Amino acid sequence: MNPSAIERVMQRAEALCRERGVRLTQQRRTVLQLLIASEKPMSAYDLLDRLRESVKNPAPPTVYRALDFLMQQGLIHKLESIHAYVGCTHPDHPHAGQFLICADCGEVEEVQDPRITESLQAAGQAQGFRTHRPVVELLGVCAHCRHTKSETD
Amino acid sequence: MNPSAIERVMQRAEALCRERGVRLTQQRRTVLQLLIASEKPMSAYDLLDRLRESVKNPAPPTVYRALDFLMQQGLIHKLESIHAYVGCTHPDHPHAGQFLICADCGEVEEVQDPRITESLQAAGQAQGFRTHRPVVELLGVCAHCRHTKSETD
DNA sequence: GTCGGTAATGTTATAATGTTACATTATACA
DNA sequence: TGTATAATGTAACATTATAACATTACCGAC
Repeated sequence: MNPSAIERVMQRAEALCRERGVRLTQQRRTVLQLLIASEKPMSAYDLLDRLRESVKNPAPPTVYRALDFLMQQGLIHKLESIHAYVGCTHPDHPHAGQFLICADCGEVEEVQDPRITESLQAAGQAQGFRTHRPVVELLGVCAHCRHTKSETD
Repeated sequence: MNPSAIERVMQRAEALCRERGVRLTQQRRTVLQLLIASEKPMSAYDLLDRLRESVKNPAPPTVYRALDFLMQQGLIHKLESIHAYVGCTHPDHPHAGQFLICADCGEVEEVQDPRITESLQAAGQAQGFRTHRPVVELLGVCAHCRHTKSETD
């Protein structure tokens, strides 16, 4: 993501936290910015390494606490299947993302397909199940990688 | 699952492996049976503990190898969001399950909703994405737990 | 402004999950 | 029986995540 786009997302996050009366502290801001700026998802320990640049001696709880906060605020998402985190680019309304995760290049596309959302909801309701958090992650190969490596279909 | 149902699933697994020319060895069988018999998903280390009953000194690779094999054969599924595994009760045709995971009682319901499958497929295709493994896990509260604890809606 | 409560962070240790690498044993089958 | 391959044994280690408790920062009441 280009610098101005990063800046825009960060300012949106600032505004959202202000509205909600929660504190986007320096550490939380740093973690968020690292995730927003990253082309690819980052693991907690990737983030921990990068935090060393700005924090004196960060320990795992530091980053996990920031991640928990950011997830609660809907500013990032966790990718369960690869133990990594991505920034959310449209955090205005709370939502559970649906993710296309490329095993080849590692990039992740977040989509929000109403048909998926509705079918999940219907399936849960049919069982009397109350969903708190849907996890939808498609592991595969993205269009770009399929073409560059001439994978047929 | 009751003993005769377990036995039926085990025999189906035996038959499938025979047809495919792969070996359902004693360890693999034991791991599969533990998962089939369990009401709830089990972690790799849960299984490791239970393996001590029948194997002399099992180490992590023992159980992870068995799990890998069983997943390849479609006899079990991994639940990414809770780091646990469940037996598949209808392994005849290969399929990626969709799971309703109760955070309260820990039980898991596997469903196979064509609408979900189709909508995921469509979403992937729209992006030119080739899905190898869809992960669909709904974390929430099952009907039974909602009622016993009188959670409204 | 300071007191006192809550939120946030620091720090150390450890738990839980998963893998690598290489040695050994079992199985299939020519 | 000999040989190739599959499966297992074994030790060490890598990665991901949490617990527990001490300390510091913030914020509103007074």
